[in-house]
Amino acid sequence: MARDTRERILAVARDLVHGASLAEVSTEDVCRAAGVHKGSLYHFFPSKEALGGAVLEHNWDMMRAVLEESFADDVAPLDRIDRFVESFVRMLTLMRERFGVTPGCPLGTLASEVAAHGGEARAQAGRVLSGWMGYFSTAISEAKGRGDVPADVDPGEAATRVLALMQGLALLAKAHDDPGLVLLARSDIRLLLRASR
Amino acid sequence: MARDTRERILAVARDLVHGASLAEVSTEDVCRAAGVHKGSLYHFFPSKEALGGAVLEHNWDMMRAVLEESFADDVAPLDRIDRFVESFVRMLTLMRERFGVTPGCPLGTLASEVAAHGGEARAQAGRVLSGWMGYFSTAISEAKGRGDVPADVDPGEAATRVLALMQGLALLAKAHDDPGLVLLARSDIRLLLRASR
DNA sequence: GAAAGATTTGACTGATCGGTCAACTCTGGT
DNA sequence: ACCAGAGTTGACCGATCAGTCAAATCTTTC
Repeated sequence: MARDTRERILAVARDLVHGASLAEVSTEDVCRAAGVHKGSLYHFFPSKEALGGAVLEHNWDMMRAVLEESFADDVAPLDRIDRFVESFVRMLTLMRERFGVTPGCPLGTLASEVAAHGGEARAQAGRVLSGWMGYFSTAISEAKGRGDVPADVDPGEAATRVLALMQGLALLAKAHDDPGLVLLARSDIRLLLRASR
Repeated sequence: MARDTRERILAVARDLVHGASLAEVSTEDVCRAAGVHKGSLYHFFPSKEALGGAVLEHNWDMMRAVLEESFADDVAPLDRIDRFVESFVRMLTLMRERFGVTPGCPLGTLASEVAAHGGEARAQAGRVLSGWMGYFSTAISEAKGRGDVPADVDPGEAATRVLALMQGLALLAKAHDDPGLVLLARSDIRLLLRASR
């Protein structure tokens, strides 16, 4: 019960927000689950919205760790994307076991919720989604360089398509409570990129 | 101020839910905007969740009208899908003008929210999404019959992919406040189906 | 060990939440 | 003219909401 209170609040908030929206989780829920009083929460976070932003940032850190690992250049660029999809599905499956329901995409769902509030929150959501897309974009660029993807493919636009596909599959996975649906992304992405391998 | 109170409540609720989640809209918001008292709302709807369900059903009716129109068989099957995408984008654009923000997909977003509550709501969400997918599925089947789509394409699975893509693009459109993003779906769908035309 | 700051407590506020209720008005049918 | 039931009112409930605050308690530093 020492200096890690902030982290504990954050971790608990993240757990509660999955499977529900931020709006459905109250600060009191968070405090109760974290074994902490309201004052402590507001000592570390100026508002509930700020807490939501911190959760998004935290999820982004986790996702970035997965991205860094998946996009290591020991395999061909497009295989890195496959590897990421698989890690992503593993993540969703783990969450499903922990929370009993399939969550939506930990970034996309939250981002689209806070984005609706406008202002700094929208900017943050944009930053996160762009950051994510960056990984796809560079991999696609590199694949182009190797001739795995046709030269007329625009990496930025293609990355948008890939990200959209994954978001949509994650949404359907949530609605059907079946994380495995997202695995469809692997073959779809090759088709989307008109990839030769 | 006569028999149409129920419809007015429904219409107002639908307007308020766009650009926000159902959880973010209170029954009092709805009543205030509809010029109606709480008792009236609860005269027509047994609970807030039921109101959410009715909004979803209402949106599904609207979407089905668009689907029926777009999927009329006066053009080739895959062209019907294009036509639907365009109508869908027009719908999003209109909403953006009305509400000042780009809404998410009126079906997908709501469906995934109510689905998290489990029970009848989840079943309803499933019904709606399956119903939607049915239109894609039949069109793809027909395209297969004409040889526009390879024989090894499974229409049901392909419809899932197409729907996922649209949902994802709609989510990104909301985050970026740009409905036009969804138009990317037209070319993507051809690629996804390995279509010859 | 004392001063200084970071952290934690727990009671509190005013607003708002979803939902209820008994009483009232309006309406169509006979 | 009367009735029955649909629709409406507006006050109300207990719970919960996000957020506040002064006082108490730890930690750190010197």
